[in-house]
Amino acid sequence: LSRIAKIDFRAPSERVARQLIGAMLLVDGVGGRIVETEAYDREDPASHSFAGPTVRNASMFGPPGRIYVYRSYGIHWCLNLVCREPGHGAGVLIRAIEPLAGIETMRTRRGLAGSAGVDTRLLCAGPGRVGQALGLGPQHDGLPVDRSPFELLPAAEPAGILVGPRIGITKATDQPWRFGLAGSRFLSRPFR
DNA sequence: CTAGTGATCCGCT
DNA sequence: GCGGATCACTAGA
Repeated sequence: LSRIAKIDFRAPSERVARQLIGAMLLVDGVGGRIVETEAYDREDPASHSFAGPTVRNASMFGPPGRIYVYRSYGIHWCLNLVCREPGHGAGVLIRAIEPLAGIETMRTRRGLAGSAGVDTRLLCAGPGRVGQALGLGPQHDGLPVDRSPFELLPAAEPAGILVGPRIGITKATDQPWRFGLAGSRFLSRPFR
């Protein structure tokens, strides 16, 4: 039996973002394998923490290993895991998950009930879809990821991790801080 | 395949 | 007022 190291959320977000690829993430037993992440950091113009602590991003400046949930475009709830030491302001955005547990629940939440048998590819392909499928909302902001309703099971480092520029941002677009599981068909978008 | 658009909220300037 | 760490849908090449 190989023992799998626990993820150290005090590490830089770029490293945590890599370690999270392949890890199993469940919320109330619903979720799957993380296949796509993005790292954000304090001195990073694309990060919510760039301008310093506010009411909205308070969780990003809290203890590592906790959840930061934010509203995107007034519509979606997006999931981050806080990194570095308390007060630093770093995090990892979960961009896509391979659905493995509670697939019918995810279908219902995504408005795809009754389409059993239909491809699961789009259930969690994108940060907004992840939030919707996992039933995330402001009630989860600030909660520790190692306690109910969350379960995070680290994986051995996958054979191939894809790297590329982050998606949907206008600043620091040259930073290669997007990571993906090589060969996965559950990515939000392909890597070049 | 790419490009455009509407939905809908709230933090920040 | 502006503009997002987005998505779904449409039109057209």
